[in-house]
Amino acid sequence: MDPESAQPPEGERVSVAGRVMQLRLQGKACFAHIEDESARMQVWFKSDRIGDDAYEVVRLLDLGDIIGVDGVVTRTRRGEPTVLADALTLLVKSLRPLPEKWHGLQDQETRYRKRYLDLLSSDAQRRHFMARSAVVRALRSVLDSRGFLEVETPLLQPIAGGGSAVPFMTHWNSLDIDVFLRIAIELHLKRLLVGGYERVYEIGRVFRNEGLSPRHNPEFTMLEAYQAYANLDDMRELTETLVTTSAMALGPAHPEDGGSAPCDDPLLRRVGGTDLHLHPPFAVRRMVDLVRDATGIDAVAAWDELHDAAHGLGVEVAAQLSPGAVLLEIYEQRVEHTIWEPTFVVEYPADVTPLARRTPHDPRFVERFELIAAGRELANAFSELNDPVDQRQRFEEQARRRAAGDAEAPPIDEDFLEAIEVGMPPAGGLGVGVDRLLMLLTGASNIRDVLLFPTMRPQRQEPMQ
RNA sequence: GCCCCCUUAGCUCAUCGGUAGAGCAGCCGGCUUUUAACCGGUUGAGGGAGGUUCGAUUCCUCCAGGGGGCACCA
Repeated sequence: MDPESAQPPEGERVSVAGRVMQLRLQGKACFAHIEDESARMQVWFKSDRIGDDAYEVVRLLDLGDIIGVDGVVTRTRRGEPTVLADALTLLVKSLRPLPEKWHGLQDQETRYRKRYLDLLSSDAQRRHFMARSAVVRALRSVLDSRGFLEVETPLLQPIAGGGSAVPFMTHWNSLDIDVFLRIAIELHLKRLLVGGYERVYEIGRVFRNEGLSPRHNPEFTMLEAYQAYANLDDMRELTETLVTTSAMALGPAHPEDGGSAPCDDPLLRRVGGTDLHLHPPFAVRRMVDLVRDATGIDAVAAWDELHDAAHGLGVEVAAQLSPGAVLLEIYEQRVEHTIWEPTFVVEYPADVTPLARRTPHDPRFVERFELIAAGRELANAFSELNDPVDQRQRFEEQARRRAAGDAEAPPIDEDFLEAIEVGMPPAGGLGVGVDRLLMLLTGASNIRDVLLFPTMRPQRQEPMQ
């Protein structure tokens, strides 16, 4: 049923198909509402019109059956456009009952595990996931229009690098070796920069062997984009455009999401009932300034006393942490969650960012920003490190942490080092957690509400009744 | 991994230390303009395993799944 043809003029012969959502059998006549992706339509079976044999089939219809109906458009006494049936085709029989027709499917677990039931019983849910698709399309359109090349790179990798996380491991039987599911896209996209592509991106799944939480799914969708010769200002502008274009693609927030007032501005989102303004330009703040404002600690001056400073704030940090890691810890515990309106936090400690260029004025910091909004990280970007000597040293530092028992520290990726030894142009790189972006834009508090099929613990297999 | 909460029929909800109740769906019957159609009848249940008790769905313990929070991250 096409929306335009959903209400054709009376008397017209039509052929419609859809799932039976309501049945009102009343002796020798029967009304039903059938539904497809676009619309709901009433059909009307009369035994004297359709014939006794066909009407016997009507009697046997169940909610959930998918039927085709040939008939003429008419209007009922109440004026509802209705297809008065001349013929019925049972396209498929539903063997299982539909969720309760009035309340719909309420049980959250069933909604996650059996999304098809959630979707078929809820118009709103179908629209919700179409919105996700629209946002991903918007991200692609921004990048495509700027000449970025969309590429696909390996998910199965001998070394899972490009981030700090425990990878999923699997086994390649014919070679009898263990391989890992990627935890980031980064290192392959940079190899493509070496290869001469100047703007590349990938939107794809990455996998991290971590626990489940309302904000974590073991597999999630990451956007990574790399632009040769771009600096951090370029990446900030790109990030802003990606976020605002996504919001526009989504359309205005719904009034029932809370907030100050109903509003048709798609850049005004609502998160947990509070307004969030996504109007560019977003604020830019240095991490050390944010930490100084919040705690009085001047991290640059007190670099070697940061452990004591953290202790004085009641921020617990492991004794072996580097000063930069302590600064990051203070920032994350005291500042990050307090940032509501979108803010680019710039200049991260070098020792927690092994793949970024150091700032020219202070080698303890790197050219990196994270976009924070509603207290959460939305995007992460840096000027990519293209000095192979520095890169090797940083990998070696990671490897030492790994040897010391840090399962999230990646091993040295010699193949990647060899690539950038050929020469990688200076470049800006950006990563966006697409599911998190969706959560922010739609106000979802659980990541499972933006994933069609969220990862669930397996249930014991129950026999079919 | 830790803490708190939840789990009653296919679905949506009640009740309760003493034979577990309803609506929808299902089944049987009636009804040729219904709209959560209606009317009559009817099938079906307390996540699993232990314990306390004369008696447990209810109280306790453990297990499983889910929700929320913490931790980690995106």
